[in-house]
Amino acid sequence: MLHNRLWCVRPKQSLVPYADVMQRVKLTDVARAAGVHPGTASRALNPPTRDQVSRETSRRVARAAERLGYVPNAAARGLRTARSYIVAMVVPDVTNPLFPPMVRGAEQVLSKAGYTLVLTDTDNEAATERRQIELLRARGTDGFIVATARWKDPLLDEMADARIPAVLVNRNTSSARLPYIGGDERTGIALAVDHLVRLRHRRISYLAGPQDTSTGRERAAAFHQAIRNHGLPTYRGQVRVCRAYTEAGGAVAAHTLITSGHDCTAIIAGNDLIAFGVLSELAKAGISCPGHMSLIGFNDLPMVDKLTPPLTTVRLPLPDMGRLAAHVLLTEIDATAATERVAQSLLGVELVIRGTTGPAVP
Amino acid sequence: MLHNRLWCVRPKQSLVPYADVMQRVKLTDVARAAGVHPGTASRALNPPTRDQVSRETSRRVARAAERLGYVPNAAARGLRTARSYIVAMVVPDVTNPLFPPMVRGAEQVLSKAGYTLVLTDTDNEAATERRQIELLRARGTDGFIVATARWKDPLLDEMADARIPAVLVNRNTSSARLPYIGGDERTGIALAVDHLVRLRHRRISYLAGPQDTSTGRERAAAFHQAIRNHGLPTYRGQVRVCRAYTEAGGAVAAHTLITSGHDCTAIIAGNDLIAFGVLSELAKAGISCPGHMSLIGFNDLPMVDKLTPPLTTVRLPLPDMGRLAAHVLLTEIDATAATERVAQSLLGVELVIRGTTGPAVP
DNA sequence: GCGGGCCTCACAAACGATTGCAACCAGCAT
DNA sequence: ATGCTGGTTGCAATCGTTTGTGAGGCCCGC
Repeated sequence: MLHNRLWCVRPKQSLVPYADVMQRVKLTDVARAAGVHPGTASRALNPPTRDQVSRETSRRVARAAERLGYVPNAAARGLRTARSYIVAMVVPDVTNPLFPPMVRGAEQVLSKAGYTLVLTDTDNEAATERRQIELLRARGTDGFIVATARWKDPLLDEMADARIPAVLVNRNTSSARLPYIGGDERTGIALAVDHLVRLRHRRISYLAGPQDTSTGRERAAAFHQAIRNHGLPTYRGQVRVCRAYTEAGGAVAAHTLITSGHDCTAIIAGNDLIAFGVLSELAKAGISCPGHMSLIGFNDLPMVDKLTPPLTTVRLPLPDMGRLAAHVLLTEIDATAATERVAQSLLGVELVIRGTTGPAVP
Repeated sequence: MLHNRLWCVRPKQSLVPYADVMQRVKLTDVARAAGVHPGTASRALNPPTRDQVSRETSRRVARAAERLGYVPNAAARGLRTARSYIVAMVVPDVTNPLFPPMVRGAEQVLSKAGYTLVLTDTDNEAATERRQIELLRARGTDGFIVATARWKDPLLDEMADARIPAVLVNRNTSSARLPYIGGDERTGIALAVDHLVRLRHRRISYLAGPQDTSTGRERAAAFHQAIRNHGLPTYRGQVRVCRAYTEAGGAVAAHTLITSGHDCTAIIAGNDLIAFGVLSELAKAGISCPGHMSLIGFNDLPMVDKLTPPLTTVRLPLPDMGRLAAHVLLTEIDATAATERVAQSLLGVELVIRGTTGPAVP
């Protein structure tokens, strides 16, 4: 690690000794201040048991707690209740701008519910993912929001077997044994195709994401269906699968598409990163966009509106997805065996029409 | 550093069924299986106390623990030791692409050390920040990595007073009572000015970030110094302070700069978002970039290389900053009163020359 | 042969909250 | 007046781990 230490200074001495600060006010202190027994104070402070104490006592305890700045000790409570009030969110890569909005949404509702969100980055590796989840499980994590699902994912099946509270977000698995929150991808693709058809495009190609993710499969299937619905022509090489959801992956697929005597007038990309690859290859090949080729992405990453031309793309309600995933997880955590469960929720998407789509050239 | 195995998992099954988890094997079980007292088992399992028991016993206990799939209860341990092995990272907005790389870097070293990282988003509000930190502190969080520091920040002073382990990253405070990890911003600005000078620019304006952050102040000061060092002209309105580190903030500052009879040939922006605002205002005013105006940003956000023209900007070593912050925090957590401390570490930056800078027009 | 000093290990007291149980009190019906 | 009921509150056990203290065995030197 390169770092030039320009100057080193000792921090100033602080006056308050560590021990004094460490000594936090505990339930006993509150109880003493309110003139009641700790047990009573506990009941007064916890909503579910609050009605077991008189309104008067409850108010007195609450006031004492407030005045003393009482904060319950999470470890002690967790020890007694076997609950950690921690949930973990598992993402393949925090650096991918797709995930932060979901994280943010989830964190909002979780922290409001008294839970703490821990974030783990699996670096896109199944092994890391397994290790992290086992670690967090050992820590007593109450539940998981998983954004790393693969289409065939043994780890998630194990979690379902083990009855570990978990919800999937953005990516689903084939087994569908865990609740799933996602965008309505079929509609998203349909909107994209509709828009192109309205612009008089008829030969439309699709650059799919990897087929080991639900998004890759679902969007590709939706594309096929939309093409059929519109009675558009199908042709050899119309759909190509990219190696990864990356610019590079999109670039090689776009390259083969362009060089293989294509005669399509529009391309839909499996996501925005793939679309970036397409744009660079189009530029290399001297094909103007949207003049000679229209392009639609998926996800509406931040800043794709700042490209020239700005990217037309499908927007997912990412914060809502995160929020809903958190809600579902919370009900999952509190679930009794009798609880009815929602298996899947698809949230509405939106086509953001910008500069990469234009009328088909005849 | 974590000495215990928090993460022992059953050898055969990868994930323990929920029912089994509920009645998890505890230290008592291990002790009974090994024919020793729980206290002894505890000592045998924890490296720091391992040498208080005979090698033979230690081996027997370890084997029993392995066989039974013993996983220590984090809550119980935390209750007794007042350590949670959790550290929190506080960011103003996860959605801002500046932070995820730091988070990622920090998480790498923390998880390697047996710590769990929890992320909190303060939504850029001081009140939220305080609430979150107090909450997490109550949870027993061992330390904080704070990326939300303001130039005057009473909360951070209180934390320093309270001797709560914490390190600042990216933004510093005036009091400098906590260790700080950042980029070498002065050099960054100097590199930017050098580059413009080499392109024969002499009248260079600076659009500063808000002066209630260290980055806003530091970069502005560095700009003044660089201008002086090169003997460049100073003039009225050369430096303008933006309302916020946002595109909108940059736009209004750029607008007043442009309309106020400027005659500079280059602009340095306090960060990339401000630079975006400048670009849009330049376009509006019909001033070509880099033809008639050169522009340099700061931070090298992802995708600024995809703009047309791609943005010349200063790159901070964000993952390294996160990693180093985590390291420093860990030593801070384990610090005894006698430990010598590094107060500040500035990491090397880099000027990424792209398309928004060109030779000055005479 | 005995006392003193290891090396091991067992015992039990914490840590701070929750919760089943029992006691208490007031009010009311008998 | 007595007994019962229902609403409040106190008591004490409990969660699973760590750790200070002391007991017992062993070896060694005198």
